[in-house]
Amino acid sequence: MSVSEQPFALFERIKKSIVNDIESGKLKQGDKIPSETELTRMFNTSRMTANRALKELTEEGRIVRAQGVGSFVARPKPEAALLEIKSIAKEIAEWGGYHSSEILVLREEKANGEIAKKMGLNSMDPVFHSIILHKDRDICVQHSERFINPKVAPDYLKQDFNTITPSEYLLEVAPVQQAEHIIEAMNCRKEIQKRLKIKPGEPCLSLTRRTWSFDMVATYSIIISPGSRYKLKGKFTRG
Amino acid sequence: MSVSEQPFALFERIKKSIVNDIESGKLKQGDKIPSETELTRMFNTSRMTANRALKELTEEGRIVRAQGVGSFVARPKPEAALLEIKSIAKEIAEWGGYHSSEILVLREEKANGEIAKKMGLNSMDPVFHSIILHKDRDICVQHSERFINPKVAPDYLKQDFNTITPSEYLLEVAPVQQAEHIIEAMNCRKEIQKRLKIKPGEPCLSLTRRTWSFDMVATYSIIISPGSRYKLKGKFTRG
DNA sequence: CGATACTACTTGTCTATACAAGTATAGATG
DNA sequence: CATCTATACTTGTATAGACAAGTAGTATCG
Repeated sequence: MSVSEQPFALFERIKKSIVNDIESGKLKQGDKIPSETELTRMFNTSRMTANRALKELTEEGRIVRAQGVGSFVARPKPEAALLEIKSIAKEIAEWGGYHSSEILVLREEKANGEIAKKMGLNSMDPVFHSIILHKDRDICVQHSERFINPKVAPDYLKQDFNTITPSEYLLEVAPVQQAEHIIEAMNCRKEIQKRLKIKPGEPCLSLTRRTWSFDMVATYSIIISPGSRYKLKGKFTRG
Repeated sequence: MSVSEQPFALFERIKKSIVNDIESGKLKQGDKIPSETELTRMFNTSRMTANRALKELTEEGRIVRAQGVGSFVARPKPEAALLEIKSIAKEIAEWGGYHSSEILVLREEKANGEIAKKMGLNSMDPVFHSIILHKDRDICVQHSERFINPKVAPDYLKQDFNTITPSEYLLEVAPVQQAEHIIEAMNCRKEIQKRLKIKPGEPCLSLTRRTWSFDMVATYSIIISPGSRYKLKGKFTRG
């Protein structure tokens, strides 16, 4: 018999068999896949098991199914070429493979009309503001600045950022519902140039993250030292 | 009876009921969820249906399950704060909300020792090389440069890039298995400065994408005009 | 010829049951 | 007291059957 004796569940073996046929070229894009009842006969199993195999392949984006018609090999959509950036802040914190130490530079509650307006607040309302410098072996590599809506995290300034990072704290008190990232190349402010020891004119990478939580906005902006590339690695979901 | 008469499948109603309990605070992080057999009684259904509801909630990251123990409300992991960048090339092509026109600047087959080595080729082997300029209303906003391993796409240079974009063509002939993105702020080469009409010293954003397909490498590098921010929008998967 | 009805086939959902495998706890045993 | 054991409970997988709903093609009727 060709049915191998692998130590896998049956539905896994059915999945693997179909994926093999796709990757070896036996089944091409748009080709019809054996129906559940056919698989039932081929693998001497029940329809529910064949159904599970095909359902999971659908979730993985390898096949598409149509009630009353059949199952077909999916075309590799551009959407399938999807990169997952897991926790950008974490990736940056682990820049260079080292856990960098942090220095709290500033922690204040202050009214700032322009920022407040961007957060949907009254221009006289105070906003929490923090700046943290990230060091990697005595060299400052990042400058992260946060503007927090006090309504999102009223106790933000009271936290001890030696025991909990701002990211972790904010994630705990305010579930992020939506986010927007802006990546930008820029010549940064003199104040930051000084802190990061950047020569004037050297291009910096800026990453701004705006998050929404219950209609409230927080912004998180990182300046990364020039020369330090920001590398994102990702596997594709269709792995 | 409290069981509502929504026009949904039963397993969907079970899922919704549990999600409601989590979001209303009735069930908190770490709390135990009714077991499959309990749900069987609560919803007057079979265990397979309850199992499907819990299985899908596990896939969605709302609960965690342990054989022999039970099912529990998952803690919102930082990993859940996951941004999906769909088809970076497409996002960039739609920069500013306009579909930009493309101009083919260069298309050649040439040996380039350094590049070839990075692709795992012999330094004398030829490499395909193409440069495309992206215009948006008469202003050049992007400069994209590709180095393609001829083994990946032997007919790459023969394509008519007016009818199919390089990205689309390559996706068709070579399924991408893994990718790496490097984002960098830089002062670009004079040759590119000229094409994009950038003043010397203006910081540019460079995005390099290396993809692997069957052990073979392709690189794709974009230079984006300064001032044009590269905005990524994404919804969180747990939304 | 054109419209309709029927049939065969597909996927989607659901039931009732079964056994395997992992865990926790109470109780018996040393 | 410590340790082993039986048991009850959990999830994971699998089976055999059922009906619903959607599709495509065929046969039939006007």
